[in-house]
Amino acid sequence: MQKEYDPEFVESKWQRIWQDRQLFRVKEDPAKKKYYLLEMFPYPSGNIHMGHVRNYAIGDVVARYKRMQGCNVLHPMGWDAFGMPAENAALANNVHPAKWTYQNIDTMRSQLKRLGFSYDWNRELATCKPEYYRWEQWLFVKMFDQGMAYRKKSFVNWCEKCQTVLANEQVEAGLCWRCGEIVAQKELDQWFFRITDYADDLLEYCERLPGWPEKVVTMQKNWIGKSLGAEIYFPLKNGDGHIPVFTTRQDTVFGATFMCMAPEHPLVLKLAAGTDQETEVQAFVERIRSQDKAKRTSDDYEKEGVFVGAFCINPFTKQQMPIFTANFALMEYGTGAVMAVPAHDQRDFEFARKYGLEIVVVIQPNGKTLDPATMTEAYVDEGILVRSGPFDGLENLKALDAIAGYLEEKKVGKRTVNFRLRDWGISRQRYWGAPIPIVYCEKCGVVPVPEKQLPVILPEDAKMLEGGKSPLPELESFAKTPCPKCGNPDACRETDTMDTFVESSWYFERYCSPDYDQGMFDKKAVEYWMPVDQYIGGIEHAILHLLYSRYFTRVLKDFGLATYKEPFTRLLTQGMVCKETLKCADHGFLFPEEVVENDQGLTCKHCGSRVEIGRIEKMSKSKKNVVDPNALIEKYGADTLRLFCLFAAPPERDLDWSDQGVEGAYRFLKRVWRLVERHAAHIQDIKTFDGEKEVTGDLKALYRKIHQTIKRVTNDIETRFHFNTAISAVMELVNTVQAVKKEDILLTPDGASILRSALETVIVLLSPIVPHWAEELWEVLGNSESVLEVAWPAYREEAIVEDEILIVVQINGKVRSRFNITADADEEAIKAAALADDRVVARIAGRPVKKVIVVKKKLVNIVV
RNA sequence: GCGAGGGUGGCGAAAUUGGCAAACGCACUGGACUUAGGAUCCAGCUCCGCCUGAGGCGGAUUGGGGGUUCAAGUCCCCCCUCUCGCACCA
Repeated sequence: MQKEYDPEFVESKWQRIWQDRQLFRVKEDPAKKKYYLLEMFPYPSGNIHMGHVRNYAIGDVVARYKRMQGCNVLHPMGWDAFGMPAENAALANNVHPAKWTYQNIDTMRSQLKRLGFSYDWNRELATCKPEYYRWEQWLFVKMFDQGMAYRKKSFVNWCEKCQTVLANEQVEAGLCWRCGEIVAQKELDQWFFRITDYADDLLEYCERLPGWPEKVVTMQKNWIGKSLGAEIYFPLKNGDGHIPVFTTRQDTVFGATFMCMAPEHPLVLKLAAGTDQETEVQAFVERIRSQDKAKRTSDDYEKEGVFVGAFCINPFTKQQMPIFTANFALMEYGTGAVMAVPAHDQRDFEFARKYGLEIVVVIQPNGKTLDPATMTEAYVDEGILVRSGPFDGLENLKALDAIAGYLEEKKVGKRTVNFRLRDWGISRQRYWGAPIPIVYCEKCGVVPVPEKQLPVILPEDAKMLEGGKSPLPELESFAKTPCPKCGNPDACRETDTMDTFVESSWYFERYCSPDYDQGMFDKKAVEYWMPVDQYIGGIEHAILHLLYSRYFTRVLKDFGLATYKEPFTRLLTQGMVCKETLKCADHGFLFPEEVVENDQGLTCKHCGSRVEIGRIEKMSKSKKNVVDPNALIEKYGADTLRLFCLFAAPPERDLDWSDQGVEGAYRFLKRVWRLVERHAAHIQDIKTFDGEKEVTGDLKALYRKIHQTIKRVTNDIETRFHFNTAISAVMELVNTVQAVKKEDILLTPDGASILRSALETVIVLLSPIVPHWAEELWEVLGNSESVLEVAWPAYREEAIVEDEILIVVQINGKVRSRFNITADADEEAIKAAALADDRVVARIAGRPVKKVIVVKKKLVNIVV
C-alpha cells in the first residue's frame, strides 16, 4: 500500500479496472428489480462545469447505492447535441458545427470518465446523429398523419439585415444582437405540435406526481394555466356578425361598456377601414406590431389604445360599446378580444379613466355603495349584482354559473375552458438541428417523407453563411428533391429544422435500446426500464423540457408505443453552484487571480483600487466566479471533488463554493487512508466481528457505533438523498475509532475484529460517494472482489441498543441536571432517580412539586 | 401584485413524531512534533456576565413580536427580510 494517498494513481487504476470488467454494463434481467436513474444530459458546450459535476455526482451516488442494494440499475449518459451555440462557434472560429460539436463531446466524455461516474457508456447517444433523429422524423410523420403536427402562420422575431429568425434571447432591447438592426415580427409558416390537446390531461396528472417537488408541479400548472369561463358574442352595431370574447367574469357582463382588441386582431383594420379613424388605427397597429415581445411585456409598458371607429352591442344591456384596439390585449390568449368592465377590472378602469369612457358598477360590496364618479380603483372582490336585469340581488359567485347557463340558453355564448398553454411551435429557421421531414410539391402540396426515405439527413457539407442565416434553403442538393408522391422533380424540402427540445423529449426512451434500428426503441426494453425511477437535473428545465417530455410520452402511448403516461416517477431538482464575486469599481467583475491582497485589503491588480467582495451568485463566466473542475481534479482528484459537492449542502439547496471546504474533504480522505494504512497489517487476516461474542467498554461502544452509522447512512440516502448528513455520520464513526485511547485493545482478537468491521463499514458506506478511494482501501484490507459488488450492509438492531441512557432533568423547562440510568429503567425508576438527584434537590429547595413529566429514555421535567 | 421556498455561531450546515439548540466540517486560537509547516496530531471554539483560581456558576439565544404547551428552531397568529417562479391571461 502506498503510504500517502495519491488520487491520480488510485483513480486511473480503478477506472481502468471498471472499464476492463465492464462493471456498469447492464441488460434487461426480469429476475432483478430494475432501477432507472437518469440525470439530464448535457449540451456539449466545450467543458464540464461545476454544475454538471454536482448534478452527476448526486446521480452517481444514487446509482451506485441502488446497485449495492441489488437493483439492476440503468444509468446512461449522452449528448443534447443540436443547438445554436454550435452555429455561433462555427461563425466565430470558422469550424463546422458538426466538428465543433463532436470535439466537445470527446472532451466532455473524457472529463466525465475522469470523474469516475458509473455510466453504461455502451448506451451513449448524441442527438445530432442520423441514427437518432431519423426516429424523431419518423414520429413527426406519424404525428403529421394523425393531425398531431400541423402547419400554420405565426409570428417570429426577424432581422431583415441578417435575413434570419432570432430567438428571444438574441433580441437585445429590440435590436438584433449581432448587427443592431431593429427586430421586426414576421409572419412565417411554422410547424406546431398539438400539445393543447393534452392540456387537461397534463394538468390533471400534476396531482399524481407525488415524487416531484411541489414547486415544479406548481410551475407546470401555472404554465398550463387553465381558466374556466365563458365565451360571449358581442354583435357588431352595423350588423356584420359578432365578436367572440373570452371572459372568466361573465358575472360582470352588464358592466361591459367598451371592447378592446389586440392590434393583431384581423377585425381591427377591417372595422377601421373607411372611417375617420382609419389612418390613426393603421399607424397604431403598425407601431405596436413592430415592438418586440420583451418590450410589450415589460413592467413599465404604458397602456394605450385607439378607437377603431366602430361599435358593438352589449347583448345583455343592448347598449352600444365603442371598440378599441389596445396594446395590452394579446392575440394569443382567448379570442384576442376583451370585454372591458372598468368598474371591476383594474386595467379596464385605468383605460376608461384615460380615455373618458363610461364606468358602470354592477357589483356592490356588502355595506358600501360604489359610485363610479368617485372610485379610485376597480372593485374586484365579491358582492351582490346590481343593474344586471334578472340577476339583480344575486351573489356574484352564484351569478357566474347562472349567467353562463343563460348565455347557452339564449345562444349568445357558451361555457368555455381556456388555457394559457399554446401549441408547441417547433420550426427553427436554423441549420444545426434535425430536418423536418416534409416536401412541398406544386401538385401534391405538403407531402411527408415516406418512412423508407428516412432519415432526411442534415447535410454536413453545408457552408455556414455570414450573419447566422441557415444555409439549407440555398443548398440545392438538399432543398431540391423529387416529390415522394408524384415524382415531380421540382419539389422542395422543408428547410426549417426542429426545436432541440424535441430531441430531449424522448432520449430517455432511446437509452433503453440505443442501437435499435427497427423503430424509435425496442418495446420490450422500454417496457422493462421505463418509466425513469429517479430523474435529476436543474430547476431551469422545470417547465419546458419536463412538460414536453410528458406530452411526448402521452403521444407515444396513444400511438401504442408506450404503456405509461408519465416518464419520470421521481424528480430531484438540485440547487445551483454559487460562489462569491469580486468587483472593482473601474474594472467590473474580477477573477480571483486579478486581486492582490496587501495591507489595504483586497485591491485590483490593474488599478490598485479597493476590491469589494460581492454577493454570492451562481457561477458564471460573465461574473468571473467560476472554478474549473479540471484544475481541481488535477490537484485533489475526482473523489475529493465529489465528496465536497455532496458534503457542503443537501442536493436541493444551493451550494456555496469554498476552496477551504475542498481542502477539508481532501484532508478527511487522507486521514482515513492513514488510519487504514496504520492498521492494515494486523487486521489483514482477521474476520469482521459477527456480534456473537459479548464485548465491553470502548469496543462495545465502537461496535454499537458501527451499526448506528449504517442505520443513519442508509436512512439518509434512502429516504431523502441527504448525503451531507450521511457523510457526517461516517465522519463520526471515524472519530470514534480514533477516540479509542488505549490502542492495544484494538490488537486483541476481538478488538482487531471490530476494528476491521469499523474500517470496512466506513469504506463500504462511502463507496458510492468516493468510489476509487473506497476500491483501493477495500483491496488493501485484503478483499478480492470490487467494493461495488458488495451488498449494502444491514444494521443489527440489537447492536444499536444502548446499555445506559442519559436522562436530562429540567425544572420548569430549564435543564438543571442529567444522569445516566440503565436503558430498561421504567418511568417510576426514572422519576425517582430524578427527584433524588442532588442538584435537583438543591434547586427545588423544599418547594412543593406540582407536576412531574417523564418522557422515557429522554427527560424528566419537574414543575414547581 | 400573486405563488413557492428560505432566515439557526465568524462561515457551510445539523436537529425522525414538540423533549439537552448548534452534530459534522470550515475558519480561527493555543499546544505538540519539526530545519520548516500551508503536512500531521492534541485541546479549545454561540454570545454576555459572575467567582481570586484550576475549574465552576448563572443568564440570554434559532429574523422581530405575540400565543398554545410542563416543554417550541419545530405548532398557531401578526410583521420584517431574502431568493426563486409567474405576472397586463381578460
